[in-house]
Amino acid sequence: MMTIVCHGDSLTEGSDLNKNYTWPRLRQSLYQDGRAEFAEASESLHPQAKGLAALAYMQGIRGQVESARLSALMRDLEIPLIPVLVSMEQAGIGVDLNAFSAFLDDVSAQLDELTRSIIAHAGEPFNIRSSQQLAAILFDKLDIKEGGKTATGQRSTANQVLEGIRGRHPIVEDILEYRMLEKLRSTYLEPLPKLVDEGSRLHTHFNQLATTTGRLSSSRPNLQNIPIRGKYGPRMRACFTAGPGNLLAAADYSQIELRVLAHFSKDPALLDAFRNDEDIHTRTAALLTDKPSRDVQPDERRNAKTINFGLIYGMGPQKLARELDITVNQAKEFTERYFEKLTTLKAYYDTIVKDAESNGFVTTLAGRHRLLPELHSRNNQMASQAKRQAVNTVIQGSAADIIKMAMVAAHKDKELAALGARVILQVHDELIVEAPEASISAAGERLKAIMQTTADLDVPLKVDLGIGKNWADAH
DNA sequence: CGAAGACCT
DNA sequence: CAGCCAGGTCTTCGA
Repeated sequence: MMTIVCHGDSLTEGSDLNKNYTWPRLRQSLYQDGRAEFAEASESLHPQAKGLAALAYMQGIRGQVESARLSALMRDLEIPLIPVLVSMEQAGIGVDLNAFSAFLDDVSAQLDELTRSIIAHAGEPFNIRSSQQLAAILFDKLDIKEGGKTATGQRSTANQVLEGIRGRHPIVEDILEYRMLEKLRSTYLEPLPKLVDEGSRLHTHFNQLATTTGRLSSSRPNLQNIPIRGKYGPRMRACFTAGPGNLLAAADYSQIELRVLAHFSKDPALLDAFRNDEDIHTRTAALLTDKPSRDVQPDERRNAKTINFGLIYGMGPQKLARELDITVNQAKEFTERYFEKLTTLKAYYDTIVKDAESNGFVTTLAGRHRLLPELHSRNNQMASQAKRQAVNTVIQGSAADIIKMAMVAAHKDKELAALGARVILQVHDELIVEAPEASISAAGERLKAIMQTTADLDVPLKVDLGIGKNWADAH
């Protein structure tokens, strides 16, 4: 079920470790992320055996693990997580095939109509899915002024560009609509129903070794990128259901990354906001504008949200300027003002980078490491990117640690088991649990309690809970 | 197989 | 003067 890929190198069944993956490279990988040792173990075995096999495999390389000081992370988090993932993969999530089918019919009909309309506007048939052909139609034939270039210098036809030239020609609107519907058809509506089992359930593969930060990834099919926004997001999510007699509960960590940031940085403003359960974006806006929270305007809150979100990624003034539609200089002032108000936060950022530079790696809450050799690059752009990665990895990776701890705790929880509940999906800051109708409420509340108490931070962890027959209703 | 694009947190 | 924020998966095109 689970193909393990380690930093791009596939470990195939029966492969000789020394042949396909040299020891220095493995040690490096272990040291970096502490998750490589069950790669070999998981691969060739039935999923049920994955956990045990990983442990057995562990024995052979314990020395390496301990020398990397990663045994606790492995022993207490990653290895216990394996049977949890196996259970989630085997459980799968219910799919409403009739809803899928009706949805596909609607989308196909609209795509046919849009294709006719677009070809008519263009005056000649062409492949709408080809960005090259589309650019030729838009920018040469129809003489619309181009809106931007791709990384390789081509004239971009990306959504963001098309949004900007929306009013100039009716074809643009049709193409945006076409793109959205074509994505739904080709990625979700057509492939997914082919993958369901006899019980109409869909089983993903949770990959424990795919990311550099410690997050999981999901593939074949990816159930971590099911549409939720846009005109058809809710309808898409409503196609994912609980089994007969069951309901779903969705438990979302609220602002977990900013809470992690508050915990590590000890910034008084952030700590205070979360301890008083205030709206963090409104609070930031109030700080920036020197107003009481109740006087913050919607656009001021939106700007604060962008900056709060952006600082998890180490957003620069250019990007901020574009996001907020202000000049770069204004953005610089905005950022400066932000860090003047949150001086402890600024100091913490500097500390992460300084420690990373001297250690060569950053460390997350659970003791996961990420090596960042590019921090010492003479290339400024590379070094800057590594700095952003350092900050982001500590935050994103620690949030990943926390939800993994919650998953392990939930899996062994007697109360959830007694309620007939099982966790079936994880989407980075969200867990989906399925249980019989009569016990779903208790199961949701129990899961919520586990998620809120599994890690002890300097700020409370907040979890939003929703219950419903399908994934849309559970939000 | 890389580029472009679109979906997610 | 340009510089465009972190982590993923999947589909399609075109060489």
